[in-house]
Amino acid sequence: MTTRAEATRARLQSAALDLFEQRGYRAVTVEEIAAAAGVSHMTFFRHFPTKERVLLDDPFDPVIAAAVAAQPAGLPAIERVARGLLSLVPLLDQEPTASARRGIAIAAREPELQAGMAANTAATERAIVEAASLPGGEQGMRVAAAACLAAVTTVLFAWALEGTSRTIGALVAEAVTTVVPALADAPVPAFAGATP
Amino acid sequence: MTTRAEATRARLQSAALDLFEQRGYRAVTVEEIAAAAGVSHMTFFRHFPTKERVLLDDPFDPVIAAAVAAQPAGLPAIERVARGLLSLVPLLDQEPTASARRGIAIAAREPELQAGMAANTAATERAIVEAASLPGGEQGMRVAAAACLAAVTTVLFAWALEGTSRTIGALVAEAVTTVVPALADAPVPAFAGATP
DNA sequence: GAACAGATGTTAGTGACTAACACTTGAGTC
DNA sequence: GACTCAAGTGTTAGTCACTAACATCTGTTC
Repeated sequence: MTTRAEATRARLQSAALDLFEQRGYRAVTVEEIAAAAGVSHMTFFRHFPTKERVLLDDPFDPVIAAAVAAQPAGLPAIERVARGLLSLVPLLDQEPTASARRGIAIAAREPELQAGMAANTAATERAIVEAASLPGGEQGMRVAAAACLAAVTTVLFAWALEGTSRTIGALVAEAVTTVVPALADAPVPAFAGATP
Repeated sequence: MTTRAEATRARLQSAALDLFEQRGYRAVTVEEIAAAAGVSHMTFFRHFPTKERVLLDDPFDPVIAAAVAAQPAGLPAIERVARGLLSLVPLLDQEPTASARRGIAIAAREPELQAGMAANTAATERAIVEAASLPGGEQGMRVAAAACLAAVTTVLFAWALEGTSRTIGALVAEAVTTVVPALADAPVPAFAGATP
């Protein structure tokens, strides 16, 4: 069931993506996005708290957190996070990635939006720590999550910007094994959790 | 020699820090900072491009980049960055840290400022890649730099927020060895490069 | 068709940031 | 001391992201 609000939200997102690609993020005003979607600027801000959130909408947190939590608790934090991310690789390659790539490519070109992606990362980091950390081991898990997510973000930018034909999954795997080289040889079982 | 511009800039920074601590970053306007420093808001923007940059001023990039570049080029990227950061630990504990801690503590409490710190991190990342990467190995070095810097940023936040009595250096060492556990046992020679 | 709630519009702000232009201050020159 | 020149600063008038308060519309339910 698609409610009216969901339809408006989708129109806003689509219009924003088009306009950003045509003229750049900075040059497009919220007014223009709203007008292109046939609504007022107030309606824009009821659906997205800031201009940048129309582009950086990341519903993946719970999946990632669950994948990390599913790894053996006895491992060092960094390896646990790395293996959790690796287990998501097959799932990543199934997802529709065209619009995600458009959004990330725009973000990768604008420094202020890269800061916005960092906010996403911080949220994902919190989700991982809450889902997976052992009592007393929070700091280590937080550090490990931050490190791995930063690595993944880096390759996502490269993926969106360069004309790489490789899949997201392959690049994420490369990022993770850059951080934990030992995982390059040891295959990790795919994560069987629910899709978002 | 202290020029007039430098004095104004220092007054603005000092006034901003005081006001932010008293009433929170959001609640303080640029007008108020400028007034407290005895100048107009335009003068503020001539010294700092944005409100957040008055707080997040990070001159450490070249030192970090040099420390990483000084590590053996044959190592895996992640280990090279990690060892570079570890070599800076003694230097970190020498630096005056009081005002740095004040600034980071304010940033750690405000999500929008954490995004700003991410911008700093991105700049440091570029500096590392440019100084240290081998031809063809850029992507791996970029990923490694992002991962290690994110780990360090995480402990810096913890350091500034909690009443930890431990030194910055000790916490940075802990962050790095969380990312590369193998380095916990192998001591790394101190970096002898110039201070900023 | 009346009532009600969710969705949207209008209006009037605040505050970060920019551009253009005028003014002041200080160091060196004659 | 008046003169010059540039760096530093002020004034003014904007644009745009974002907020608050209140009015209106639209679809659903009874």
